[in-house]
Order: sequence, then C-alpha cells, then structure tokens
Amino acid sequence: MSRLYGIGDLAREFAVTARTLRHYEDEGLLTPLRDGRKRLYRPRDRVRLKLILRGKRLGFSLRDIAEIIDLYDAPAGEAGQLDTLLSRIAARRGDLESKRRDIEAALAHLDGVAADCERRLAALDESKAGDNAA
Amino acid sequence: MSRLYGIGDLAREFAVTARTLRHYEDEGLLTPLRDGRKRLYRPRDRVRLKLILRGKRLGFSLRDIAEIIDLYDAPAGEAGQLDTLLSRIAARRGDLESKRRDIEAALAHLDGVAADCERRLAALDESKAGDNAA
DNA sequence: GTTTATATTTACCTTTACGTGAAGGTAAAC
DNA sequence: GTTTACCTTCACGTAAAGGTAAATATAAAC
Repeated sequence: MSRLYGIGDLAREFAVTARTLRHYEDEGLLTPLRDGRKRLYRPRDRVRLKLILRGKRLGFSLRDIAEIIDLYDAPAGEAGQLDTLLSRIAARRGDLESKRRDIEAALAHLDGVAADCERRLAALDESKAGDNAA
Repeated sequence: MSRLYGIGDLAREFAVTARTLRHYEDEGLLTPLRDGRKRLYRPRDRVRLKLILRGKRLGFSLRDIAEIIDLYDAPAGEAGQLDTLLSRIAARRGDLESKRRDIEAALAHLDGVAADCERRLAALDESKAGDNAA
C-alpha cells in the first residue's frame, strides 16, 4: 500500500493536465517527492489535489485554497495555536455556509421558474384539449 | 415606485466599481436605459445584478451566468420551447446540486478538523490539571 | 461662473490560472 | 540502437474579469 503516482497517473485520474499539477506545485499547493527530477505523488498529495479541485469548483482562488487546506494538516501545536486554528476554521465555515445559502437561494429561484414553466405547459395542454372538444 | 438608479448608486449598493457594471454591460449581462449617454438602471437591472453577483460568488463564469439568468426571463413560448427550457433548467439544477454536495463535503471535513482540534485542546487542559494536582 | 461630484468613452494594464510549444533527459520495448 | 512513451525545465501566449488613466461632458452648489 501507500503507492506513489506519476504525474500522468494523477492527471488522468482527475482529468487535469500535467501542466496544471506543475502549476499547483509552483504555487505551493502540492509538494510531491522526487526520483531524480521526476515527481512522485503520495496518497497525501492525491488527497490534497482532490481538495484543491473541490475548492476550484466552489469558486475559490488558489490562494484561498492554499489557506484552507493548510488548516487540514496544521501542526499539533499548543493551546494558543489551537485557538487561532479554531477561529480560522470558524471563519472558513462562515464562507462555506454563506455559499450554501447562495446555492439554496439559486435552487429555490430555479424551482420557481420551473414551476411557472410547467404551469404554462399545462395551460397549453388544456387549450389544445379544448380545441379538440370543440 | 419603479425608480431608476445611476451607475454610482448601484455600484455603492453592491460594493462593485462602475467599471464592473460597464463590463457586465459589454458582456451583455445588463442593458440599462439611457438618458443621453448616461446609464439608468431599472429595478429589473438591479435584480439581474444581484443574480450576477450571486453567480460570481459561486464560481460561475460570466458566460455561465448569462445563460442562467437568461433562463429567468425566458419568452412565454410554445410547448417545444417550454420543454427545452425545462431541460436546461434541469441541467442547471444539476450543476447547483453538485456544488451543494461539494459544500457539504467541505463543511463535514472542516467539522472533523475542528473536532480533532478540540480534542487536542481538551487533552492539553487535562495534562495541565494533572500538573497542578501533582 | 467656477468649483465639485458624477458621468462618459477609449484604451492600455494587470492578475489568475493555466495552455502551448521548444528542446531535451530516461527507460522499457522491439 | 532507435522508436515510443513519459517525463523534465524554461518561456512566451492567452482568456477572463476587471483596474486604471486620460480626456471630456453635465449638472448641481456656492
């Protein structure tokens, strides 16, 4: 277990280009091992990549994402550090919940439009049925 | 009622620059009235702006957003058009729900980290209590 | 009647997040 | 021993989403 992945393996699995993975490394988001000059990605790197891509789908910038996933492997520090860590987590929670509210609102709005649409369809059906009956 | 807004009014209210509003117009997302060369935004434009900014917060591109909000004031068409409209709405629903799942996962992950953090804090407290007792 | 505030267009600048070659190293496969 | 398949490091290109500056127009305020 604890396999290592080549850059192509990860690229294929997550449908990104190798260039993208190198870019994430340039930006400090991934730090794969090296075999000579070749990059070797650990399961840990794979997990981080997964988190990066999720962050992207939610519209976070790479810089935001760096901050977020660095919370995840925070150092097992002392009390003061744990406190500030907890407050940073709370801040991020706030961001996410605000996004969730945005999504709920957007879904509700879409549903309203869809319902309106169906009403109009039903009205059309009725008028057609009326035509047949007449 | 049915007031009109200057570009600065809307910019202030939504904390964006006038440049941003003009850009949205260039991209076909807003179409304010004109008094000579000055832009006059109707309540309808204000609503669209609100939708645009919500879309942005969720990480949609301006092009995506254009597609989405054009669903909202779709023409009261005939049956075939209503059908394709409904299916496009369904597609957008899919996008949004997938984002929602991403958010739930991210929140769950953060909660896990926070819980871990609190456990570590509790452990620190206990060891300190132990020191006092000794 | 001239500040002051807000508006306009035109046009180039910047940042983010990669894409796209160019030029070459390494290693198994034939 | 050379094709084939990946990999590497530059380095410039690009699309999206605005920023920013210059030069100009109104229009209310003093």
